[in-house]
Amino acid sequence: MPTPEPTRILLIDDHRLFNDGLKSLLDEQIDLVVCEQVFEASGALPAIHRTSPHLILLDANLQGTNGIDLGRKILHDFPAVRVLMLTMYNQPKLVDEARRVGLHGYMLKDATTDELLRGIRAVLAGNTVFDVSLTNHSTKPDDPFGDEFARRLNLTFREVEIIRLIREGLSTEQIADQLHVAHETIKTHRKNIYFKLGISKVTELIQFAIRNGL
Amino acid sequence: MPTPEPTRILLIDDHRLFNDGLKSLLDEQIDLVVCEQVFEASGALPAIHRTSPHLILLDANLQGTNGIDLGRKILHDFPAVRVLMLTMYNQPKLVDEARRVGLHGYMLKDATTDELLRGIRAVLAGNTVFDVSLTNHSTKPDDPFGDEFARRLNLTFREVEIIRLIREGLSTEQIADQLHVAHETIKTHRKNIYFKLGISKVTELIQFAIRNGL
DNA sequence: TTCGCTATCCCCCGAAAGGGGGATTTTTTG
DNA sequence: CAAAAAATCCCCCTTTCGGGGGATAGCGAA
Repeated sequence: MPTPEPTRILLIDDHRLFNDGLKSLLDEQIDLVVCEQVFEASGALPAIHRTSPHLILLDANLQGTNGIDLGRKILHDFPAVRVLMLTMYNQPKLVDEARRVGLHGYMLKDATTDELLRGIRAVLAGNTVFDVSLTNHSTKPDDPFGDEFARRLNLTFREVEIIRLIREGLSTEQIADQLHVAHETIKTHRKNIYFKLGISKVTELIQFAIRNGL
Repeated sequence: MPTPEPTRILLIDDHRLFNDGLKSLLDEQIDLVVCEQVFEASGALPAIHRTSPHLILLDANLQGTNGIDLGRKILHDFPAVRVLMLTMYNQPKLVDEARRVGLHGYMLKDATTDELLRGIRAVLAGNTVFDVSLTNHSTKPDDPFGDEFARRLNLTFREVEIIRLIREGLSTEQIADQLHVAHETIKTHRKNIYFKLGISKVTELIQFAIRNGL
């Protein structure tokens, strides 16, 4: 009886600690696995050539480039490899893009280890894993504040609502228009939001909102 | 000669993978360390009672509660323990809160392992570590713009440079200052950038920059 | 019922952004 | 070399931000 071939997995993530943690998890939890690691985007393609992995776990936020572009390149050059994208942030836009370029899955890094293992096994088995809980994660009506950070930073519902609109690129005037209130009201909300977040510019607000998946 | 006492460190983080990765790092890199882990906020205080750690590495985003509140409680109950807060997010507000409740440090999780180790050693040595680099985080001039979108959109090197600075939250004036040119020059660049990207507001620029990993 | 929080609205002011014209000087490149 | 591209600078103007004062009504908890 021939020795069964080990499953080869390549981790691409410049967050070294996460990368290491993930490797130990896979080494422990998956039978017959060979786990390679790459800590910068530039090393990805050479590493794939060298190890010809079955599965690639790809971080979405890489320095110098981003997971989507790299993922597309990988799939173009190595159509047989399966690619599961991992990220800290819950961004519907990113999920869509990942789907669009043909990646095989998208999971949040703060999923439980069980969820991660299930997802990894599923993608290895040929399925795609786009966790549905991603989209209705922060838009479900039973959780009006979306996420904990809202409560932690004492943001009110109205304020979160306005943060979302500012993030969409709307001006104070446009927001006032859309919510049918005076623009002075929105100005007040803005001031309060900035105070609570400890910021002073739209640019900072956008960054905050995007990083928190708003 | 008596056996020297090992350094006891407690990790509190419900992001299991990060927690594990951090543990392996510490086990490898710090001499005579005993590393305990807790994966949920509720287990924190019992674990401290049990292990009486010298240092606690505390995640800022815990389910059910948050790092600030838990940190305050820990310091109240165990005044001798040192607490270093770790988080994914660079939020001035959080840093201030951490300082205010008396935590001994605040670092970003995506710091390099070296930075983390330095910070951990410093806090163990009795210093406080509130990384000043938090603000000027990604202002390194060394990485060239090897990005496709730049070429795709016919962005010049200077323009990409300025996009990065705008994304960092700098104003036209500040950018002009930093690059040693007139602010009118930066205004012109802004106009050209907006034209090339087909946008008309900073908010859109930030979104573009973040999505493209700038 | 009083206190605190939320949401609403108002005024003033200076600074910055956005948009429209220009122009000149380097640098690159065919 | 000559043309094209990139980078620099200047004037005009209106709108929007950001920050500083306020105020009022509603509502729920202490």
